[in-house]
Amino acid sequence: MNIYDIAQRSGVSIATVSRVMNGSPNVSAATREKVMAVIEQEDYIPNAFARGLNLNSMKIIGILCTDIADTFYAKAVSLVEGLLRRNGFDALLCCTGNDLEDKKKYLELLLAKRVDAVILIGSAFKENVDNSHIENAAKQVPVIIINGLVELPGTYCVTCDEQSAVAQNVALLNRQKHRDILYLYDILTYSGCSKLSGYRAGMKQCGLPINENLIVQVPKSVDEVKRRVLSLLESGVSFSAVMASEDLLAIGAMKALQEFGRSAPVIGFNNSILSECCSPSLTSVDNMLDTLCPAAISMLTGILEGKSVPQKMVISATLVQRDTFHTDLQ
Amino acid sequence: MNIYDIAQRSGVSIATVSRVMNGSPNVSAATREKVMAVIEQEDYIPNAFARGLNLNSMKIIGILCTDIADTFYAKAVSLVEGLLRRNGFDALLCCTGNDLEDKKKYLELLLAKRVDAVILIGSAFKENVDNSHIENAAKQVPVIIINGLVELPGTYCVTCDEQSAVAQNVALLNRQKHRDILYLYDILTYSGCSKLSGYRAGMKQCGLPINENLIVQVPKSVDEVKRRVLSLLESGVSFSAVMASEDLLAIGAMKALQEFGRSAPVIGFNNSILSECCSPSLTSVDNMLDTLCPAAISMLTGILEGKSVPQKMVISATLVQRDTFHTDLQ
DNA sequence: TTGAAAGCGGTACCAT
DNA sequence: ATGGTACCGCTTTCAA
Repeated sequence: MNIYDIAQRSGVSIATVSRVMNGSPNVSAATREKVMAVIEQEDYIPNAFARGLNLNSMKIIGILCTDIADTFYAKAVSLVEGLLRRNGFDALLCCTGNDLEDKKKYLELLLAKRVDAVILIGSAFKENVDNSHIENAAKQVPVIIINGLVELPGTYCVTCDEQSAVAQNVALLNRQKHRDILYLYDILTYSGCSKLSGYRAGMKQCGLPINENLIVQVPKSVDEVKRRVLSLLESGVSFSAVMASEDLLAIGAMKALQEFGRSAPVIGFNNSILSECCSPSLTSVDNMLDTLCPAAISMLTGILEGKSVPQKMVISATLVQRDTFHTDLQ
Repeated sequence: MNIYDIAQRSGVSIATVSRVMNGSPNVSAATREKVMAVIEQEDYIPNAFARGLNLNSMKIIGILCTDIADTFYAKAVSLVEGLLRRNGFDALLCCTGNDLEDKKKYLELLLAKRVDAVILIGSAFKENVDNSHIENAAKQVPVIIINGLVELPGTYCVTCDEQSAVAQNVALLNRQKHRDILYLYDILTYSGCSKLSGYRAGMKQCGLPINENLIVQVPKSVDEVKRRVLSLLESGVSFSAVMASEDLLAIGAMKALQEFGRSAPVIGFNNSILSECCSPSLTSVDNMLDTLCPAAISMLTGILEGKSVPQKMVISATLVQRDTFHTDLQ
C-alpha cells in the first residue's frame, strides 16, 4: 500500500495525498475528508525510507554510550530516550565500550545511518586526547555531550560541576576533623578527571597534605575493590574517611571496612540505586541527570530548529545524605 | 557527494560504482581499484535512506522494553544491542513503561520506521490479555520475545523456566525445615506470573499449606518494601524465609529483617549487581540472560536468513549462592 | 485547490 | 565486464 494506491482509491493525485498526510492547509475540507477515509480504511502508513530520502532525515538521534548495563548510563539513556520520543524522535542506541577505536568506528556507523544528531553520554574523552572523530562528526550533525567536555564547532556540552562537588565534600569531611581521606576511582574519563582534580583542589584548599598512597585506582568490581581496600587496611595505611568516583567503588570500600571492623564515613558518586541497596545506605553525590538530560534535549531541539543555543552548560551537583555520612552541609 | 559524483570522477557508470560498493564479483580489478580510489579520496558514504528505499531495509531492529533504567532490562538491552551490532544491525530503542496503550502506540511507531524485526524484552503480557498489537506486528516483521510468551504466527519466544526455579527454591528451603515462606512480588508480567505460580506449585509439591498472607505485592522501592515487611514483622505474621521476584524487593526485606533484629534466609531474583552490593550479599536466581539473549539473536538472524527456527525455547535457571542462603543444592 | 512531473540516491535488470 | 534505465515511494515546485 503506497501513496499511489491511496491517490487512486480516493480519486486524487499523489500530491494531494501527500498534502493531506502532512497537514497542509492547501486542501479543501471535502478532499481532506475523502482522502483521510481511504487512509484510515487501508491503514496506510507512509514509507519512512522514501520520506527520509526526500527530507534527508528520519528523525532519529544516535545515542553513543560506553555501557548501558552500568546503572548511571542506563539512567541517562532512559531519560534521554523518553525526552527524545516526546519530541518526535527515535533513539538509535550504540554502546561502544571503552576502546577509542571502537568509539570511532561506531560513531561512523551512526553517521552512515544519517542520524539527525548524536548524543554522547559519558564518553572517555578529556583534553589532549584524540577527538578527531568527534570533530568530524560535528561537521555533519550537531553533537550533544552529556557529562563530557569537547569545545569544537558543532559540539554542545551539558555537564555537572563534579570537581566542585568533590572539593566541597573534602571540605565537609575536613570540618569533621578528617585529614586522611582515601580516594578511589576507576577510569579517567572527563568526569573521572574532574572528580580527581576536585579531590586535589579540595585537599589543597583545606591546607591538607596530599598523600598519593591514598589516591587509588581500582577496577569496577565490588569484590575487587573490597580486596584492595582490605589490603590497604591490613598494610596499615592510615585514613579516616573514604570518597569514591562511583557508588560501586564506595560500596566495595564499605564492605572492606565492615569486614575489618572499622567504621568511617564513606561518600559515593552518582546517587544510583546501589546507594539505597547497601547497608548502611550510602551517602552519594547526585550529578543531576534529571536536570542535565532535559537541558541537553532542549539544546538539541533548539539547534535543530535553527535557534541559537549556548555551547556549554554547567550545573552544580548536590549531596544526598544517607547513613554513611552526615553533616549540616553549610 | 553521491553515486553520480563518484561515477563521474572515476569515469564509469553509477551501476559500476554500485557494484564496487556492494562487492560484486562482476567488476574488473582495474576498474574496482580506480573506483575505490575515488571513493576513499572523497570519503564517500552511500545514502542509507536511498538504499533502504530500494532494499526495503535499513538493517535496524526495534527493541521494545518497559524500562531501561531497571538493571535487569538494562543488562538485557546491553547484551542484545551488542549482539545485533556484531550481526550488522543497529538497535532502535523504545522504552514503553507499563501502560498497555503506550506499548501499542510505541510498537506502531517502531513499525512505521520499517524496522527489520522487533525484540520485546520483559513486556507485561500474559495469557488472556490483549495481544492484538503483537499479533498485528508479527504479521509485518518477526517478533522476538525475550522472557515472555505469546504463541502466534510470526512470534518467537526465548524464556527462562522461572517457574521451576522458584519451585526448586521452595523445596530447598523446605529441606532446611522452612515451612512459612514469605513471597514478595511487584508486577504480574508473564515472568511475574510464572514465578508466583512456581511458588504455589513448590509449596504444594512439598505438602506445605499456602498462607495467602505470605504472598505480598509490593511497589518496586527498597524503602517501601522495607516498610511493608517491617509492618508484617511487627504485626506478628510468622515466616522464617523470604523469596522475592526481584533482587530489589529481596533487599528491602533484608533491611527490614536487619532492623527488626531477625535473621532469615532471603533469595532474590535476577542475579543483578544489586545482589553483590547489599550486605550480606544476596543469594539470587540467575535467569540466564547471558544465554537467552544470544539464543534470541541467533533465532532472529536465522529467521531473517529464511531458515526455519523453533518458535519457542526454554532454558533452565540457576541459583547463585551468596551470604543470605546456603544449601548443597542437590 | 489541485495535478503533473522533477527530483532524492541508490539497486538491479537487461542489453551490449 | 560495463552501461542504460526503470524503478523504490515520497516531497515539492510550478502551472493551471
